[in-house]
Amino acid sequence: METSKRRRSNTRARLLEGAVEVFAERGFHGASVEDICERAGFTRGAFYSNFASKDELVLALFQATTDRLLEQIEALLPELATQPGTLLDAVLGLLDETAPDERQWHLISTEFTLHALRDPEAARALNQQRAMFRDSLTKLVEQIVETSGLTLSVPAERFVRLVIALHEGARSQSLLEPRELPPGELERTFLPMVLEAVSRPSR
Amino acid sequence: METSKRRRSNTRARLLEGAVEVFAERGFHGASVEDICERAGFTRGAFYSNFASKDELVLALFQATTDRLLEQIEALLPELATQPGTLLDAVLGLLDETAPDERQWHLISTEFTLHALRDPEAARALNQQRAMFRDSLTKLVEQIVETSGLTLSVPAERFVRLVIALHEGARSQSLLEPRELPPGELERTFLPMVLEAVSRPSR
DNA sequence: CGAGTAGGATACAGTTCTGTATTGAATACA
DNA sequence: TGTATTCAATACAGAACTGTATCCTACTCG
Repeated sequence: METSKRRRSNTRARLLEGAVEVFAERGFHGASVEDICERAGFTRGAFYSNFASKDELVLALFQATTDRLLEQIEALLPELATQPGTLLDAVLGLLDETAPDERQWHLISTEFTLHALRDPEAARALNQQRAMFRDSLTKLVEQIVETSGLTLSVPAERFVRLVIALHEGARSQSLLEPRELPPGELERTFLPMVLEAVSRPSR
Repeated sequence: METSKRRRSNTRARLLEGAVEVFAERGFHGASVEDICERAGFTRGAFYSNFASKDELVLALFQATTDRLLEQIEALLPELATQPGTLLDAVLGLLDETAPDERQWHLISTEFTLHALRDPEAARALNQQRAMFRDSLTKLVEQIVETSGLTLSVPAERFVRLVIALHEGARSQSLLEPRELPPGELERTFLPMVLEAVSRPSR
């Protein structure tokens, strides 16, 4: 009875992994249930025994991703906050380390964003995740700024939104034209200027 | 014989319009040929008499959009370059005026970007379009900068890439959470700082 | 005004996908 | 050891979609 639960959750996990790959290759709509099962080494029997529909799998996948992301952040935050590096290293480090496979992550998350822009339900879920992520980053920024005896002339949250927007826009460009724009270049070129402009020594 | 050509190109146009709407609503993959025809007020007969497949329509749609974009830019550039406003007003003005329906444009162009990230052929087409757009913006920036007797400490092209990346990233956030982040706020908050940081009076 | 043609509608065949119902095999448990 | 249960495979029915072939209608042009 114990192995059976483990078995079940194992096939769920494999199906989710397979779904990530296939979604990245063909998109949510373009990926058939059969594609996903084949990739995971099962037939549709396994799928429908674990999920009611592809939509439900998408939801489960998003939830699993969110959970994993939260874990990662909680593991990373303490060391990033206390380590010697600069604020930007910490922030960009968190952004990068939570997205190990840049390309696949970008594809999946863009796909889900698009989905959310069409479906209010998905939008709520996504916005919650993004808010959580942003809050973590904001806390990190506030902490480091304070530690280094500075004050920001804009809310830390706005600064974090800027970093995220720039990071996502730049990543899109880098993935489309890796030769023209190496990953991280825009961020490393311009963010220091912004940071310089918004931070003053706190009196 | 003249009306027949006009008729043909008219139904093509209506099919393309319909496709834009349906693609925005359901995505490239999610939109069936029938959906598109229905939206345009035709049946599939009309479709296959004008396009060989949905892929070909996507291509034609992209091409038509590119052409229209080019026209718009050529119409807008002269006045933006000579008008009194600031550099940022001009740049952001061009970005906005070429995308009248923010939401629909964002959906379609994200959809096509995603498509390009998976298909090298589409990537080439998209990169050409983006390069053309970027070049126009770069020229505009260089011209205005020079007119106002300034010099940039980074290549204008890099600055334009920054603006585009930020604009796209910010738009995504604004569309997801219109209440939290009004459109244009990030750009108006941070771009002036960057511009201040990279521009010096030219000796 | 009448034959020819072009554009679009309709009918049809083939494929792919989804979801359910049934079956088979492995494990749990008495 | 035998029975029950659970999970995944297989078989099947139905829906949706695509693409082609044919038909109909409205112009065109002699």
